[in-house]
Amino acid sequence: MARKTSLKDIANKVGVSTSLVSYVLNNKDKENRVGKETANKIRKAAKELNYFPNLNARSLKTNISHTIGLIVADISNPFFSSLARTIEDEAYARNYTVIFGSSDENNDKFIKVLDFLSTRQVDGFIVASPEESRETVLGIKESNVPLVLIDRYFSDIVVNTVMVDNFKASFEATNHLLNKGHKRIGAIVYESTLLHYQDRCNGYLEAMKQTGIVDKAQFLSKVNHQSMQSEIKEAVRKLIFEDKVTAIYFATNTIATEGLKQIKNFGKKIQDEIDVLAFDENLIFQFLDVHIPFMSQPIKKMGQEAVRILIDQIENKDQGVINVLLKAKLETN
Amino acid sequence: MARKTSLKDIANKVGVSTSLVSYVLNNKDKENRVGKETANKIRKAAKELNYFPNLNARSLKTNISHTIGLIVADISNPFFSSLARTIEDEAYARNYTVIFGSSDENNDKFIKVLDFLSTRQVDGFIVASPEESRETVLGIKESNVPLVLIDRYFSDIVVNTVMVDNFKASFEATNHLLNKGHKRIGAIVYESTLLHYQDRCNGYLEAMKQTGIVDKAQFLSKVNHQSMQSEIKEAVRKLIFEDKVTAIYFATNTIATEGLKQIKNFGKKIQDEIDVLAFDENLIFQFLDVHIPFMSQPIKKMGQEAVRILIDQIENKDQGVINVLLKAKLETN
DNA sequence: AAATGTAAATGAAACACTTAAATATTAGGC
DNA sequence: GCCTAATATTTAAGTGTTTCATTTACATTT
Repeated sequence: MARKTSLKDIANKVGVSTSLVSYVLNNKDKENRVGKETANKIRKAAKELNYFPNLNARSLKTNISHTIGLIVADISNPFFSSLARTIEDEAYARNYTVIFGSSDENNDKFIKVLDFLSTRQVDGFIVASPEESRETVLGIKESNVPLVLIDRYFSDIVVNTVMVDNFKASFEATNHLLNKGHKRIGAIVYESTLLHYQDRCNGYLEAMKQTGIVDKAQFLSKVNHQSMQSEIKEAVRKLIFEDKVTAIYFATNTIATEGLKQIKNFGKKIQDEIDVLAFDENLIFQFLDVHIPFMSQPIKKMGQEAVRILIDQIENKDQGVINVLLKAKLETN
Repeated sequence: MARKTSLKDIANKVGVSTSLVSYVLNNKDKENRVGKETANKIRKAAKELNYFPNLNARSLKTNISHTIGLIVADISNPFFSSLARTIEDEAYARNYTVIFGSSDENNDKFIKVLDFLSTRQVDGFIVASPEESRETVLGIKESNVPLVLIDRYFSDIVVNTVMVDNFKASFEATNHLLNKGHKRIGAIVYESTLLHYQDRCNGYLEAMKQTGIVDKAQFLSKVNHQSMQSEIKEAVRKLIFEDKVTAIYFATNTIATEGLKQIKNFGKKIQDEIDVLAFDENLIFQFLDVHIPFMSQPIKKMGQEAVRILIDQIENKDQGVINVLLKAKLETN
């Protein structure tokens, strides 16, 4: 692999010192009153030799790597890969690269990825923190590396966050079903210590409570992520045949997919017999004969805000903690 | 942001030179006969000071960044995000990080991303090259940076590739339909200069030709990526109502999604009235009352092979060009 | 006691770049 | 011609690591 051209090569070719070359190629030739002639010669030589700066060397000196670390649960999950895409676009536009890692919703793996990326001298992290990661996140915070939590948060850790108002979204979702006249509304959520999932749960409960129709916990099924398929099947069965609900609220994308499948399996007509509402869009909806209403997350906005906050923080340290709370929007078609 | 501990800090604390610290922490203490005592003290101090090596500095010296650049069409596309995930896992296991970028199927953007990542001193590239990128790929090749093309290739560029045998897959897919007794089989493929898409097209044509039943081009519809939706609608209409096909082969994931939707829209029963076969799996299949057979791509294997070849090449330059051709597998359930 | 051998540790240069401070080169005014 | 001021360029130090060449300290052999 032929050695890349360095500042020195250009300096040699033009017959000046590397400093001049550095000034010119960083467009600081005016402030440092580099001769116009020389500047032109340098630019020309740089082009001829096909020069690309070595960011490692620069970063070593300046302590800025222009790289941000993105850690999500699983980059192959559509929600996170969409998020990754908007983060990529936004970061590139600001001249930052993105290195990513997946935590698999597991704190040990999370720590491993974190160390891995730290070693790469990332300037900051955008993180969807996994279960059981409270201490780890606290650790990042204390290390003073710029950090933005995205999608997930901890109520007792004061740190930048970009979130959707999950409580409100669920509250509105449930109310939408109530307004349609449903009284027995079931919900299926994840059993989880992650607050954003709990918020979705509570939004539903609060809406139900306000109606006063029903004992608040009765129609709520919590399912385990690991054994999702079987548990959702059971949950749907119970809601339909024992609780006799007329509508079900699915608190996540994956739950919705599986839940809808099960409603069909049990021979019930979606919407006609069992009305539904889902959190998050899903390709699958296109395939049903009915329109599935859902709470749409502003993924693009989330990514953009996260990058904006992070880079602002990286570049001028004095911002203070920012918490962005975005609204999910009910899409009924 | 507190300065990270460096070799020097450890050296100072223990009272030795940085060289020793470097030897010990790189586990080269035996070859360089560092005293056992000292080695222990160094390791202890490193732990206490929470030392992480600065890979930028190392990379500056060694010219190895332990970073690979991944460029795909769009990281938010499920096929590519799955690929990214297996590449991430494999790279991490080998102690490499992954930086990614999306080309949006556009050569100019591709070049931009490439330059961006070059500047970051990546050790090599894994690339799903976009349309019109022949010259660009040739350029990478000539720069002698290790490179593996994945999913796409150029017949006249000799370079490492990891591919699925698209021709064979399509050939088998079509034959499967023929063996079921279908004589009038339509196909919908992308209009594209990308060879892997053309291979899928040709596999279908070859199978049809061998039957001798039919003029080879008659039931083939090429659709444009940009205006996919409307063109697929028209293609499905024509195949069903004019060509009176009894089966359709969808050459990609996205085409299948849209195609199946249209078959339903036209009031035809999938499988009973119009038999189908798709390239690539699709979440949507779970939602139809029938099982959709499809050609399954070995995504995990692809990612693993690509990383293996790339890193082997990075680490000992003398491998020669490797072309891996993997088989897609017919899944009929 | 001097010479030799070996184990253990150090020093210094190099990697590519940035940047403040120092120095060199000009032009213009007297 | 000399001085000053403006303009142009270089020097040098520093960033964290690696690695080769060298030095030191000490034990063993003659």
